[in-house]
Amino acid sequence: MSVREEKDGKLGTKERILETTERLLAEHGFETVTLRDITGVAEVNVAAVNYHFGSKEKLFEEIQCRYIAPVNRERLCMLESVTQSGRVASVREILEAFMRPLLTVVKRSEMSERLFFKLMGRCIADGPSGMPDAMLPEFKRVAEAYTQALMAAIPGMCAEMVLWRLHYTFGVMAQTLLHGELLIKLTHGVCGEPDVEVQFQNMIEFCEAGFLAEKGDVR
Amino acid sequence: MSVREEKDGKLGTKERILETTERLLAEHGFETVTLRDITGVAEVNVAAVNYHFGSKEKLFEEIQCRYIAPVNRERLCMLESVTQSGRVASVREILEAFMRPLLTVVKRSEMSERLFFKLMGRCIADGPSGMPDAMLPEFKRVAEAYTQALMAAIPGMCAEMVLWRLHYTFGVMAQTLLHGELLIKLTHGVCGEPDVEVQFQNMIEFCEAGFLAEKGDVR
DNA sequence: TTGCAATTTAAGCGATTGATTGAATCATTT
DNA sequence: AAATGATTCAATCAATCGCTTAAATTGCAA
Repeated sequence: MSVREEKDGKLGTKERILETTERLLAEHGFETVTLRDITGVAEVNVAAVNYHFGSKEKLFEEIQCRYIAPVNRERLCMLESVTQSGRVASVREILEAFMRPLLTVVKRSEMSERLFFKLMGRCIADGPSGMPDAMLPEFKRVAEAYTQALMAAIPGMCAEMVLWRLHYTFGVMAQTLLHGELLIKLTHGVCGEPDVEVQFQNMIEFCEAGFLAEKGDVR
Repeated sequence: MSVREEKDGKLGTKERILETTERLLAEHGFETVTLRDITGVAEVNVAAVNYHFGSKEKLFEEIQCRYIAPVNRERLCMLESVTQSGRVASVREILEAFMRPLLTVVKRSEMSERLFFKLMGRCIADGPSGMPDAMLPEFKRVAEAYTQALMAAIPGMCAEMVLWRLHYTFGVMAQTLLHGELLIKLTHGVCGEPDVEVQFQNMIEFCEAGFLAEKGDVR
């Protein structure tokens, strides 16, 4: 075998770099992690990164694509399944289709929920500007598909308002993915232990109500 | 005068550093801006930063305190005025008291709304961990006061849920302050030009509805 | 003007950054 | 075993980081 993969229980250099980088990026963010942080923890030579990935930037982009792409694909898939044959989906169904892929993909991966959520939170919070160019088209497709579905779900609401409220939904997600851990510690024991599924339902309930809010007077 | 201030139209070194740093931090974030980025734009010697502020870190903290502190003070003040003599404020009043200080403070300052919002957005998104230690107590006071007020405003809702929804509200704010500019360009002309006051009302409406949402079944 | 403190300056410090090199090592095939 | 390509290694590169130093300059008071 030309590609070295788990001989004994030990992973190859490339895989070890990927795993370590995912973890460090999730915990410390894209700006502060250095090549030597990675190679130090992964117990790998510095040159290995450039050998296997071309550059630090390419390594980071590979990690982003590795997880965002499947999430977005799943989002489009789930949205289609609730809007099949022209059916008008409910706001809740649409939000569910938007958020659940995060749970689906993380369970398929080997990363812990905690790290995966933080990593995704950072990607969302960084916005389109921090995204690899290769991902922008699909991201745009997702945004447009969901905007269209939400406009159909909420008759009388103009496109601009839908976009803003979808924007707010991104904010709710980013904040929860990034800092949810902190709040879990803070509220620990107040009303019982927090469950990931419950957390997602909470987010969906909040955003659903927000989407359905009547627009008040604009003085 | 021992402190040099606007001789001719030109500001002193210290003020020039502050203004430049505010701008660069708002535009590029706390992690990527270097001392030489600042001193280069401000046309100031590198040593001037350490002379006037002690260190890069202290300079950054001074800027954070300069704007967050007055916002939090205003938040506590406005919350008191709507809960005077034990009155139970409405969710909308509370959210108004929480968000409007951003507008009040920016108008009092000399920074442009655009830069101020981005800077505040970064502070919120970074969370308590990115905050100067000196600010944590007041931040905690604000969070507790608003949690208490919101619990009184929504009878039957437990503390944990209020905290989570306040958390979501932070996310809505951070996302809008940070990336609102981007969305304004994107939606430009769809439903007319966006107004800052209207944007705030939109956020408040979304979050108000989210707070008042009934908690559904937890399977 | 002289004197002193406040400020600004150029130069450079050690440390760290991402990236590269050529040689050594490993795995696989012949 | 010998040859070959893939991989890893120590060493080093130029660039940049935050910060410091000592000298030059400035501002204000005596």
